[in-house]
Amino acid sequence: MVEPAPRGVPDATVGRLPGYLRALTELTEQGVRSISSEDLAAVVGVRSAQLRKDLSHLGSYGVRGVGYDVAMLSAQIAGELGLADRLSLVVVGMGNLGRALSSYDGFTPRGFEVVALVDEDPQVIGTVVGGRRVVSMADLRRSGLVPAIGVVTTPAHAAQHVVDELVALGVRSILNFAPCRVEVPEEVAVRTVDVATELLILAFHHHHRADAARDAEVDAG
Amino acid sequence: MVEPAPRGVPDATVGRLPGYLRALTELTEQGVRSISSEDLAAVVGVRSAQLRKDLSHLGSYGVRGVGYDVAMLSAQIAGELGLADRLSLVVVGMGNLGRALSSYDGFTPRGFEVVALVDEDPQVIGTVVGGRRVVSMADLRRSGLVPAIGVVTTPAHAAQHVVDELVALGVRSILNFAPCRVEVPEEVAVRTVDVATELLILAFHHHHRADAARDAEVDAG
DNA sequence: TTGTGTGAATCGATTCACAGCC
DNA sequence: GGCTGTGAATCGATTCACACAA
Repeated sequence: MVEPAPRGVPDATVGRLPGYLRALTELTEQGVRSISSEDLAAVVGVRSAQLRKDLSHLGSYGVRGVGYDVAMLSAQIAGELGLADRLSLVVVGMGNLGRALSSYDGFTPRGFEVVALVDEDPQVIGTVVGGRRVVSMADLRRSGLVPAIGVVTTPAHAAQHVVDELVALGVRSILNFAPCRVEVPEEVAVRTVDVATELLILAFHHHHRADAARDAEVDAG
Repeated sequence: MVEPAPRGVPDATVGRLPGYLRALTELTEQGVRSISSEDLAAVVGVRSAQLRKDLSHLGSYGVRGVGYDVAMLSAQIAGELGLADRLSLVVVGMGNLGRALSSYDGFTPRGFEVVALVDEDPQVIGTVVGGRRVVSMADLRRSGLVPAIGVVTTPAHAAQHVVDELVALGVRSILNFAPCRVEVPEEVAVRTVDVATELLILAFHHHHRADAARDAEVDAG
């Protein structure tokens, strides 16, 4: 019996695995068969020591003096991310963002599949978005379908309620686009993507560039 | 002369400031005038020691034995983020996501303003999205307008080129939604928001929940 | 000789715990 | 008495640097 990944891959490493996998996929398409940590790190934009340390957490095997086999490493990382089986998504909230995501055709080739669209507005339920009919949360519950991942694109005030309903349904992973924190039981994973937060962080840098420039002048004499 | 924020707020702290500001805004609306670090931390979902340490980097003043004045603290954080002046945005790429963002009406109340929409497709240029006419990058250049922040919602293969054009225009902050890394000069800030990456991180947790459950059983005897 | 895998060292961020102030 | 602000301790993540395998 093999011992693929010993235990406990650090969160920081997990956060970089998708980037590694994307780079490896591109390299495969370019016909690259083998690559060194130095070169792969350059493609991804990290340091080679970090890449090697990250891969060591997967118990991954490169070949000393040679590098990594691209196909082998891709398979290792894909396996670690659990991409053997396709993951089903439900998108809740058919506003601008929800409709945009529901119409996005990049999920299927990456191993994800939108299996349900939900909204609470009777005017919206029954309409078709991206070739799929929008249903109510009650309809979803009755269908018995339990998507792997719930994508929440409702306004902030509705997000917690929707998340509670998804968790009650059995959904254990949530991607939250609402600009608010949501509470979930310990066994549920949530990631929040908030455009407003990102813009405010950029605003900070914008605001402090002036300071940096002033410091640079002082440093220069 | 006052010494507001000494120098160098840690990145991790900057990343949490938007959350603090959002919580404080809600508290203001609820009529809360003053709050302790313990209570505010509970609202935001961090530890109180972390909140106090974060605020100490801003040179912020609470009152010992009392807590923080909500209005005062809001102003401090807003000032640190540079929200005194409104920040202008250009959205490049009028696909599903670009149109959704361009139609989003949540920017204005938060201090951001979409001032230009750009696409390269002649079929799209001249059309109206969210009440604003789409122009070409050349049109934007000729207008002399230099938005504070460039929001890139193009396909991955076009993102680097668009970013280069924005940087050449004088844009110094980029919010990149394309699923790829973009190279920029040192003085330009980039934040990448990638839905595919977020989904893969959730896939990891989904895949490893089984392991965790098995471990829990073992622990239980 | 080359480049991985990894202990050791470093760096940064979080948490603790309490002195100091209201 | 209660809560902030902050040094000290801890924890985790990054980087260094080199032994070792091919």
